[in-house]
Amino acid sequence: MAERETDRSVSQTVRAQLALRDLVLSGRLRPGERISELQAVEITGVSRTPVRMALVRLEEEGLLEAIPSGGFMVKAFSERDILDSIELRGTLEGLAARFAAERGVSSRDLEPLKECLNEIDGLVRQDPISVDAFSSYVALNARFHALLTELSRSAPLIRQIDRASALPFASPSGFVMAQSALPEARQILLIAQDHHRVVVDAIENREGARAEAIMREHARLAARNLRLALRNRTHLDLLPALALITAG
Amino acid sequence: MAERETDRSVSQTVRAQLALRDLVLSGRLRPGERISELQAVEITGVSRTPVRMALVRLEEEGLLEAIPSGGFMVKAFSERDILDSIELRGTLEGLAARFAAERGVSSRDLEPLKECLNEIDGLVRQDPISVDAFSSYVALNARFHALLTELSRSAPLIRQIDRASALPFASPSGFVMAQSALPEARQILLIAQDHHRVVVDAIENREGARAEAIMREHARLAARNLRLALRNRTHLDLLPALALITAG
DNA sequence: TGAATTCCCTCTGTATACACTACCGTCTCC
DNA sequence: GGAGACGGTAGTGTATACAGAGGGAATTCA
Repeated sequence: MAERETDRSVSQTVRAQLALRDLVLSGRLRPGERISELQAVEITGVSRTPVRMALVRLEEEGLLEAIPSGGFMVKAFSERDILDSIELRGTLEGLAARFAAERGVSSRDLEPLKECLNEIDGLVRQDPISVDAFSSYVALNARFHALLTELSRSAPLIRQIDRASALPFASPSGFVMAQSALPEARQILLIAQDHHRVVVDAIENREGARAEAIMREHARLAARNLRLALRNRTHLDLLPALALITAG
Repeated sequence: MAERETDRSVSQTVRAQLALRDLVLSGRLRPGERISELQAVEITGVSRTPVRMALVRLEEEGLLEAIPSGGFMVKAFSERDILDSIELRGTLEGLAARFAAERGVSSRDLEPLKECLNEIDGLVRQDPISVDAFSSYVALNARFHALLTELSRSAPLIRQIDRASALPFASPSGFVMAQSALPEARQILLIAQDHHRVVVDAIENREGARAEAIMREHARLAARNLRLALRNRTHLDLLPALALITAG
């Protein structure tokens, strides 16, 4: 906790939310463990009111679970839950791609996507991909997915995708860093990038079904990464959120 | 407001949430209109703390929108938003049906669904369907959809479907009552019920793609109802939530 | 010795007071 | 007459006090 005097422009509620989210994702709190308001007050340094606010938001975000008798506990996820969350995200992104394809997208709107693609191409060109390049990829990948989602021009859908991606292990970039430790790393990235190209092509040609299908399959790469990472049992420290996984 | 002394077993927060939700859905507040905390305090009779809590929850629910400078306003929806929300719900229910089909469901789990189907059959048998029968249908239909969703046995998916159905016009029963005023009423109900039968059949035979497709199409009946109701411009009072629609 | 009951303590739910910010209206000056 | 600045007024963000409920531990009785 280096920043004691954290920027006053951000509300106490947001500060508490960030601090508590980190706390949960870092795994310092066990799944199922109650997170009391007073405890949270001590940790965050803000008073109970914004802490309560933050807890409610984290519950909606899916990281916490309400205890029937009151208060909140850290939510536990099974491996199945995570795989389902990925499939869910893929389904929603597939819908977004289909909307974009069916409704038509101007070439002006497609430009930023294509720029994104080119930048990613530059990254995956190196053969052993550096860790830095992986970090850049994560950012660019997140950007690509955000842009694609917006192409649907559907506020309700964008909202739902954002919520589905809020869980770190369900987000499009959730398991990319885990790949960096895998021998198959580059291969997977190349496939992912091909998916990106295909979906843009499909949208351009107004092939809704194709755009939808490819985005669904694209999400399944994340599931594949997760399974590989879990099997190899290596570099799991790159995936702090996995502390939330329980047997199941 | 007949119930001044509303049941003490329910928290003030929930009471405020219900009261404010009613207020918004009734259309007494215009879309875009700010809903101040003090105003909400007067209306609900509880203090600011639970009111704030309720406002946050209603925002997550999708009925309110945060104002950047603070506070909340009533959210506005375009007709397109509503149609998209319906398609979205259908997509998610389709995924649930596919999960159920692919993963297999015991005949014991299917039984309550089939009971539901039989009860609905009893209702749609009458030729001019009474308004009471429509009400019963709404309840049974909601039950069927809830049971079907649970067949997916996927907590993340169930959660997401619940959220997607929270918007009244996106819920499976959102536009059923609107039908009751339409001449095509019975026909539409018969088709809907056929969808119900088909999806159960598909799940039983583990036909994932078929189960998914039929649920998507099933949701589109709601879109059709909406369009019919809007075109006929009749009995819109059966759809109070439409007060939230703005031109668009 | 085991089970049940009671008491206490901790925690949440709620109310309210205080401070600060943003917005709106008015007044003044150019 | 218009534009900018100043002041007032809501209205939210935050802190904190109080009350009530739930859970756990210890004690007592069978």
